[in-house]
Amino acid sequence: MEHDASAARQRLLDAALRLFAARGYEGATTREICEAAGANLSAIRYYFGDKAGLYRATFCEPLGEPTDPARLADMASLTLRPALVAFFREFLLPLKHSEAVQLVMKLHFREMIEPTGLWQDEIDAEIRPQHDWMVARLCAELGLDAPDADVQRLAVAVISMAVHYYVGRELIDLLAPDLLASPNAIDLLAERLAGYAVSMIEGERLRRTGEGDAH
Amino acid sequence: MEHDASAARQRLLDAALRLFAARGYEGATTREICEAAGANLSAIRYYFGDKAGLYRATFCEPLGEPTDPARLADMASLTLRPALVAFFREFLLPLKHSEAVQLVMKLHFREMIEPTGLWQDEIDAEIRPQHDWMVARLCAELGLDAPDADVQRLAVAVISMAVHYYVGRELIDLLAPDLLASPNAIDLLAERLAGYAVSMIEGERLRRTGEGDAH
DNA sequence: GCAAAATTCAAACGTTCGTTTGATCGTGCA
DNA sequence: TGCACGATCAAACGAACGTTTGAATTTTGC
Repeated sequence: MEHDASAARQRLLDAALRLFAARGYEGATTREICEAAGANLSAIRYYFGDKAGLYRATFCEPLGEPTDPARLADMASLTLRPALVAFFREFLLPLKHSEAVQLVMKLHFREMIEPTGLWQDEIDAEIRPQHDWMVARLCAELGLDAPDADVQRLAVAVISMAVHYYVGRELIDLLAPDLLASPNAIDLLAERLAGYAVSMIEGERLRRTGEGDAH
Repeated sequence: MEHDASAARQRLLDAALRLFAARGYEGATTREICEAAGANLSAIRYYFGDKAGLYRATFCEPLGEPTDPARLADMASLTLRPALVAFFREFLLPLKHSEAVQLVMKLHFREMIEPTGLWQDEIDAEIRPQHDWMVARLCAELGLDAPDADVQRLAVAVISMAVHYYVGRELIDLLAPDLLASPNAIDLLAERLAGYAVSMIEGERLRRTGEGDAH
């Protein structure tokens, strides 16, 4: 039966995403998921083999593209501020999307604290390229041939400002609920983060030249 | 029997801290904890009532002082950069301490993603005071009577740089292992983060005056 | 040295979990 | 109509979990 693409399968994926994100892999029970999906217990075995298969599908399926590497390449041709605005827009984009994508992101950050094995793939496919891009860009901006510890610190600091809006989303909604209230607010946030990054980079450039003089 | 303060109780706390941090509250089993502690299953009931009681003790006990509020008050008398250096030093201090404190911090950040109820207390006792202090300091620095969204964004950005070294510690050890390698490295990190923050604040001041001119 | 309390122990209890089973229903095709 | 297959269903299985029990063992106070 493929004419309907099996509605139950999709309902299972939706319910599983919601519950895995809310309670974690261990915390979400198969009975709970099936009940939320209006499906029978055996449906998990039928469509996904077992709970782990359902989790894997939930984790991987809703993600269309793994942060198109071309996007990062495109940013290379921009000057610093527009490149950073584009970077942060790209990074924060899922926050504007449907609830489902936010839940997938939450699943991904869950992997940071409780790795199920998919975390390593995530690092290789998404995080390291982004980090490397940022490091390379900072080296170019600061006129360095190779990254040193200060560049690494700066890269981590710049990216961490954006990461925080995923990891600490609930906290931010509590402390400053306006910051992610609308797509416009998220665009503005990307602009501000880019501004912060520009300031940090400029400050680092000054620190380096000043230090060069001092020594 | 209080002369020994019961070695088994302490061994349980140590093992529980390690396992709760590694596998989460649900993931760590009482049998596993007792085996690691060299204690009998019933020891949990005997000393802590049940698993939740053990978790609560593990969560709260190793923390001596809840970020002494006096420390925050002290920073008020400092100029911007020294105040920020002091803030980040205070914030990153646990990273220099023993492994146990790091594990407690990991437990605390676990609460962010998987709240067990202690998370709300954590917000009230630790996080909100720090956030409010930072917002107030930024308002003073920017000459504002009341915080607006831009100040909130800036405060979140400044604090997030430091938070990231807890939440994403494993990732940082992978991408840039030097940054947390020694107590000296952590002191240097606090200085650099303070420098970043100063740059961001200065940039924000310029943006605000420029924006005021433009309108 | 002895009774009482503190602590430890092996064994089992009841529950919940993920999984499996075998039957049943509905639809498409000969 | 009858068969085959996709899909669903109620019911149960075995394992692992947190918890409880009641007795054994060790330590304390006198």
